[in-house]
Amino acid sequence: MRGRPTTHDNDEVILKAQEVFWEKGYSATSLQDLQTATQMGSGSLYNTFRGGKKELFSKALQQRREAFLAFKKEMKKHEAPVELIKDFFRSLAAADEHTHMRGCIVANTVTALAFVDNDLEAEAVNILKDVERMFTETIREAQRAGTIANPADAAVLGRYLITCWNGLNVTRRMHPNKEKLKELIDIQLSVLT
Amino acid sequence: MRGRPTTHDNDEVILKAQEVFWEKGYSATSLQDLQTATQMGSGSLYNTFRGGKKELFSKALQQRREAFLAFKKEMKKHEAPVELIKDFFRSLAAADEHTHMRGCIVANTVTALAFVDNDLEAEAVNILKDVERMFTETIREAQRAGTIANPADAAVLGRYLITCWNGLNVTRRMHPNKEKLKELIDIQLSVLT
DNA sequence: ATCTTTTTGTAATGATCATTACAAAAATTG
DNA sequence: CAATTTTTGTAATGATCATTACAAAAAGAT
Repeated sequence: MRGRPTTHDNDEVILKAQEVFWEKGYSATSLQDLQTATQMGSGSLYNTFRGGKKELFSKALQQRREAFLAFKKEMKKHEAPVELIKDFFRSLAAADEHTHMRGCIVANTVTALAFVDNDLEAEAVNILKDVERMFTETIREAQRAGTIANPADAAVLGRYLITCWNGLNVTRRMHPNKEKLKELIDIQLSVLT
Repeated sequence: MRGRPTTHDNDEVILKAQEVFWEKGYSATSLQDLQTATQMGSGSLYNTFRGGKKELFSKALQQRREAFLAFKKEMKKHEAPVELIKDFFRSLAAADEHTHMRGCIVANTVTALAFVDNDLEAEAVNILKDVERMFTETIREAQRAGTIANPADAAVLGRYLITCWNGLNVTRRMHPNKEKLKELIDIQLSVLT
């Protein structure tokens, strides 16, 4: 290796930064917050992430994108992917309060940055569109297989599902309550039957 | 009247501030932004709103609450309130791009301020709960009248509707497109039939 | 006409903002 | 071991942040 060895793992730093961004959002997170969370001084921070705060946020967002890609890959192995999606929604109800309150960092970003930072907002929109596409394709396949009775256009049902997700991420903050969320999700998923 | 006359109308100032807050959110909006939007100097601004930025934001939020109360009052006169609610959702699809992109200032606030300002987040949650309550009561009445076939608990269907609203306010930013949104909303409303 | 009251405009306030400068530290290479 | 390279820690940087201080302005009240 060449030069002084690094004391921080890049991915861990991104995850620590992601935590703060997830809770406080891009605008309300200061570089001080990030230094505290990552235990990194501004010297290292800017040496590692030349783009500063914005690059770090982008990396935190892309980390979520990769987490989603991993989930998608895992799903493709499964024989009944629609069931995995339904389980994903249903398991959301069981999350703890803090998880409910922070919602989805991608949806948070779409909501907060449209008139603040176009690039980051567009990145977030693209991730949600990826998820929507996965919903759509999975539904289309399930319709062929007869697992889903609803004959509506798969693209519309996919859009419906991503909208369920987006809605849940607000409503779960109004009602961080397992029973209420369970009933709600069951009604949402009843559209697919 | 006593003292120097005021040159700014309070409600107009709140509406101007609301515009900025709606687009940029609480954290990303500076007092400079507010002064520019309201054409008010910091002297007047702090003389009128002792609580500063936070009080102004709260007033902007409460303005939306009053707009909702006015809608609710108007709705009670109507003979088929459920149809008004459905029309409200359907008409959302026809909005212009800017309206889509800014979403709902109340939902925006719930999303952005949970870990930044508890008071303001709680205010926003209360407004959304008011709307949910109106949905629930209207549905309960429609179920009695037989206008709504779905026999599910009205409280769950009301929660479902506010979640549709919350979801639409993210999805409309992904797809600010009349046709796509129309199809989506029709699917969402199909649950009520 | 003077006094009182309130609003307004401007200029400061100190804090915090994101970012940069730079030298010391710590490793590899020659 | 000296030279090179990269990371780190600290101290600045200048900008912008929300808020306050205060005097001039503009009205009614006495």
